[in-house]
Formats: sequence, structure tokens, C-alpha cells
Amino acid sequence: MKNYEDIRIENCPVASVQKIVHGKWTMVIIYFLSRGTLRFGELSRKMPKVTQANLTKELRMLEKYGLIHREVYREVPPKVEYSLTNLGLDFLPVLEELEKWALIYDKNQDDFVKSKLNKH
Amino acid sequence: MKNYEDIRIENCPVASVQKIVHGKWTMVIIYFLSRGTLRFGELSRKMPKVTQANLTKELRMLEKYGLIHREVYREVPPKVEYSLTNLGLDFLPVLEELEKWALIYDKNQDDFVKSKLNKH
DNA sequence: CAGTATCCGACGTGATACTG
DNA sequence: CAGTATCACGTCGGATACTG
Repeated sequence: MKNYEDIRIENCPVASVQKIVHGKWTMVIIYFLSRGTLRFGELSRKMPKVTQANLTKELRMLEKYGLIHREVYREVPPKVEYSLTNLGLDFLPVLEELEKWALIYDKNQDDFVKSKLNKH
Repeated sequence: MKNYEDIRIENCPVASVQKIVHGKWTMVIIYFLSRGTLRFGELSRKMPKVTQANLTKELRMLEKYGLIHREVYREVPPKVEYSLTNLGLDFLPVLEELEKWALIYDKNQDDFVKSKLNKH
């Protein structure tokens, strides 16, 4: 019995990728890069709430996990471009489903609010 | 975590639901509940790495966001059943895409390891 | 331009003990 | 059985300042 309990989370294929979706800004980064290659500054400007330090951290993580590609141009001033890898592109269907669900979720929240307002 | 309302401003539809997928165990909980209603103890046994305290927190969060339903039976001993709401069921396509991607990701990692081993 | 370096506080997460 | 209550610890993320 105890042994069967130990099988546990291996039965959930989702658990292994939790470390990727768990980052606060990862989904947003992938979303923006899905529309095309972006330089660091461009990405940073699209996400003004993220500090450069944290944006760098997240980008490094996504690079490490193989979802994005970092292309450094040895120029002055320096230029770095970020783009999705094939693995990153494969992630887009997830994002699309998540977007669809986000719409449902938002509508649900609206209905919830309205149902409260309509009470009399 | 700061408030997630800030993210919403940045033109990314995904950002608004980040607070849900960000939880370490939320996806796993939804995964298990997608296979049917479970009692607290059953769920807990499937996820032995999660303490009761944290499992409760996550369940309360998912309940608050409307993804799961908590049914309390006033019995002795107490009995509580968790199940997905319609909104929770609507989330399953996201989970399915994520599972598909997890397989690609895992294979990718394998290939990465193999390519390292094959170097001579 | 594209980062680093450093500090700090808030939060997430786990361990343990207790309860109606 | 299904939780609560505490405590402890590590990490995440933000603010600010600095650099090749």
C-alpha cells in the first residue's frame, strides 16, 4: 500500500514542466516573443513593471530550459535579440488554449460581479 | 507577489490568469480532479509531498477562483469532496496541451543529454 | 544598450503539532 | 477525517545603483 502511494506524482505528466510555467513573467515573455524576435530593450519596454535584473533572470531561465534563443551581436552599442526556439514554438498551442480560457475566466468573473450587483 | 492587476495593463491576455497557473500544485490538483471527484484524504495521498496545510491553501485558492467545488458532508467522521466546476472543466484543454508539450519537452531533454554523451 | 551587483522584504513552502 | 496553528527557511521579485 505504501509503495503504491509512492507512485504518486509521476502519474502526472504536468508536474515536470511546472518549473517553467511557475515563473511570474515567463508566459508573458513567450507571448511577446511569439509575435517576433525582440531586443532586450524592446521586451523591457513592453513589460515596464519588470526590472531589468528580473527580466534577465527569467530570460536566462527560459534559455536554459531551451525555450528561447539568445543571439548576441558583437557591436557597439551592444545588441541582443531574443526569439523562440522550436521547443518554444511548440509551446504556443498551450498559450493559445490558455488565452481562450482566460476569456472564459474573465467573463465568468464579470458574471460573478453582476450577479452580486443584481441582488436586491 | 505583488498584485497581478499590474500585469493586465501590459496587453497580454495570459497575464490575468497567471495567478492561477503559478501555484506550485494547482495544475497537479486540477489534473487529478479531472479524473473524478476526490475526498481530501484521497487527494492528499496522491500528493504526499504536499503538506495538508499547503494542500488546503491551494484548494481554497482554486475554490475562490471558481475552478473547483467543495462539497461538505455533515457527518461523523467528516467528509469533504472536491470536484471541478464548469470553469474548471473548461481548463482541461489547457492541461491537455500542456501534457502534449511536456512530452515534447521531456524528449527534448533526453536528446540534449544524449547529444552530450555522444560527443567524443 | 544590455546588462550586473547588492540589498531587502514579502511570499511560498515545508515540518511539526494540535483539534472538532 | 479534514483540517488549523505555528514556526522556520529559502526563494522570488522589486528598488536602486553601477558598468563594458
